[in-house]
Amino acid sequence: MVSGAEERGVIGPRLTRADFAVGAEVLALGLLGRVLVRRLESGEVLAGRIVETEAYLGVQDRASHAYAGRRTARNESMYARPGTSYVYFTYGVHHCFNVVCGSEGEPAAVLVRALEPLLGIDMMRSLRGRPGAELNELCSGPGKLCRALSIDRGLDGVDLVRESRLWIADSSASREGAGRASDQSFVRTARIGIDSAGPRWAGRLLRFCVGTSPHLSVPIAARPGSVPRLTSRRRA
DNA sequence: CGGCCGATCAGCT
DNA sequence: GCTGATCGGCCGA
Repeated sequence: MVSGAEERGVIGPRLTRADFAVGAEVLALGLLGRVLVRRLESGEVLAGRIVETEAYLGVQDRASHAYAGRRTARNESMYARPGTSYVYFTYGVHHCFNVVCGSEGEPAAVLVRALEPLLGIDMMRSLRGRPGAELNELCSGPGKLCRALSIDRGLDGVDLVRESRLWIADSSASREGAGRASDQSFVRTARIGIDSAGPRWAGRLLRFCVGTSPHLSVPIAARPGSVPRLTSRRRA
């Protein structure tokens, strides 16, 4: 269990509707440094600082579940108000958490891909089923962070502006100037795992990371293509 | 109704 | 780095 004082030291004011009513690229950058907060049924609070996101732009984005206006029971939340959660199940095992943004009816969203664990770390390890997990590996991926925070389809479609079980807050530490995205070096890369969307969309730099974070799903330096290809350099 | 496959992860080579 | 796990969603017959 986490004390109220401990929570106040980490979790600032909750984001409002207006914070989410922006384009996916703006929100993907804007979420870096904020805190994803989960309150379990027991009352225990889990929280992590968002260090990696991806923007999914809308019906024109081949990599989006809403490409070409696809709208089914699975992705219905993408068409809801900005600030709605979109949680989907994939690979038969994993859940992924997104924040719907833009304007209602336009299915833009931001995938949260990695967190720096802040509160409830032992509970996160327990929920992951890895009591000895290193801090850096605890929430370093979209499926991992959902498992660590006990996020599943039961939290699909909830309103993050009002919901008591799940929301996004400013970092209170950040107000002291220690964690805002604008104070961080951030990095844009291609999105992860969407090669089948074709080179036009797979190549766009729609993944946003706090460049200095050790909690990323894929280290910046290890991204294929993020480093110039030595073999194809001309003009030596 | 059958078959393919994914906005992933962990464990092994 | 490669690959199996595991199953709901989606599309074509």
